[in-house]
Amino acid sequence: MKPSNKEPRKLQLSYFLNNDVIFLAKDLLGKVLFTQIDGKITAGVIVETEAYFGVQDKASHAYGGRRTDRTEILYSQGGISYVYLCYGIHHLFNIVSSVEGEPHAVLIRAVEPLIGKNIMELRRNMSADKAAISSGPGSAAKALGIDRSFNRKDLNGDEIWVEDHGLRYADNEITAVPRVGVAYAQEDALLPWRFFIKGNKYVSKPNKI
DNA sequence: AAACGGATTGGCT
DNA sequence: GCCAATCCGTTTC
Repeated sequence: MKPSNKEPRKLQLSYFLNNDVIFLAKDLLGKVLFTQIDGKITAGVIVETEAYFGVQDKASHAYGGRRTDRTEILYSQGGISYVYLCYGIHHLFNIVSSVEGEPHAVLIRAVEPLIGKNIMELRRNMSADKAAISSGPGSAAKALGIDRSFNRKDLNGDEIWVEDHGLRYADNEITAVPRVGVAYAQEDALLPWRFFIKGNKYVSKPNKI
């Protein structure tokens, strides 16, 4: 990753309205995800994502136009969060994208600790130098203090938001591979919609090339 | 009303 | 490498 002298810029609503969730999943690599909880700010560079392509994606919770109390939020206008509990233990954080009625989302699978590392270390009870602190969707969310109370949050508020710090990656610095844990999605399980930054130690283990 | 199972993790063998 | 942990939305009886 290359440093940049650009001023950090909070991503605005228009960014999240993009209807190309594959592009967004890739473009979010290098963006910085912030949370503020009781005045404590933590942030991490997004280094791994997965795209979930709405009604036509068998791996998506909204596949086939499925609407339940849980998935309803996916149909909202982009720019809000979708957090759900997985395996009864882990909170998985997604960025809802596209326009109202199109249930696209990007799962944040790993971040590299950037700000408030000491707070993340307390939340995870391990050193920020250990990759496991924020590697994998459940760990990344926990390091940032994201739980179910973060569901349906506006991503342009003061509790959770995303900034562009000018980090840019060339195509050859990004790997695209099939998504993790979606074998049930049949042919859609093979789509290369998981993106990560090559060589970054905070990228989660499964399928690492 | 009851049973099922998951976009995972970490501890133990 | 294997497998238990642990909740609740969703499906099924």
